[in-house]
Amino acid sequence: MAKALDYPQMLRDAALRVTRPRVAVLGAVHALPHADTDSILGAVREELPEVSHQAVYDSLHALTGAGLVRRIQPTGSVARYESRVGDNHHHVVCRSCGVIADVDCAVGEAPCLTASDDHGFTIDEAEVIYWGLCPDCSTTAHSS
Amino acid sequence: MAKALDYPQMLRDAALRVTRPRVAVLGAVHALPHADTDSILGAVREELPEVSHQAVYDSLHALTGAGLVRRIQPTGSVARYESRVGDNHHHVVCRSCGVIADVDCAVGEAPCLTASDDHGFTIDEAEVIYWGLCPDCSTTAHSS
DNA sequence: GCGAAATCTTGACTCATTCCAGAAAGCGGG
DNA sequence: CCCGCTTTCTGGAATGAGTCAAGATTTCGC
Repeated sequence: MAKALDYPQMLRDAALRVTRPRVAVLGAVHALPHADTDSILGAVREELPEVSHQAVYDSLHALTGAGLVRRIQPTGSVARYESRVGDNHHHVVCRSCGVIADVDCAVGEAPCLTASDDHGFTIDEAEVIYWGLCPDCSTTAHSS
Repeated sequence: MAKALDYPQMLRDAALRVTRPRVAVLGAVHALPHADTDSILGAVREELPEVSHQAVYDSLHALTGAGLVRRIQPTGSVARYESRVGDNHHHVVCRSCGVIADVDCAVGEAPCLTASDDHGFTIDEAEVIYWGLCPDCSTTAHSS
């Protein structure tokens, strides 16, 4: 967290054009971990009131394709994006309120990357989602 | 596969009413592993041409709630259902064609259920999705 | 067979995401 | 610094999975 992130440079390094919307989207994803598209759109519009939702969707796709952000979408949820990429971490999702938290890989490296029987598939990534209740919801117990 | 599945009885055991649509839906999910809602709807209509999509959605929800079928939804895909439940297995999804295959849990029991740091969450299930290319797609290599 | 309660039919509706066409902006060359 | 080509953005309509609601049916216990 010590170094200030240079979003424009990150875009350049990824061979993407540096546009205002993209810089704002990249910043929003870094500022709002696990935010859904709508939240990102709102955050982006705080500095660029004129952006169209289409620009955000497009930027998100471009950034995802370039590996600058990661797209996650737990069952029953809309698409969410996060900025932690390439560090093999997973997520815990609360069944009740839907919050998402990061979890570093249980075994350290990339253990889950080894399936018992890969059926001939060429596996390049293992995605793990833990389901349960967050502290708040498990305390509140049965919220009506 | 030796024993004929008694769908009506399965419904009864789950404390669900036995209705024609539900039996058909349950049968369809067993017959078409990893099928999306639309495929299931089509399969169900082969024996019950009159069913509404609403009935299928409702049945699917009821069956999911009762634990008779499991709902899975890889990022970027529509909801899919499968009949293998309670045996802690995971999935491999082809990035190219989207096919899904079952994989038994790599470590045997429920290893992935242990996150390194659960952030206070009460975890009750770990869902693992392996991403890669299926045999066909990895052979075809770069399909335009 | 009867009646209460859950389930199904029909059809409208929401909402995330995508598609399109034209306008605007970014980038490399002069 | 300006030009032109190409990519990206704007604005708005379209798509499609999934949900909501009201009334007609069906299931199940008796």
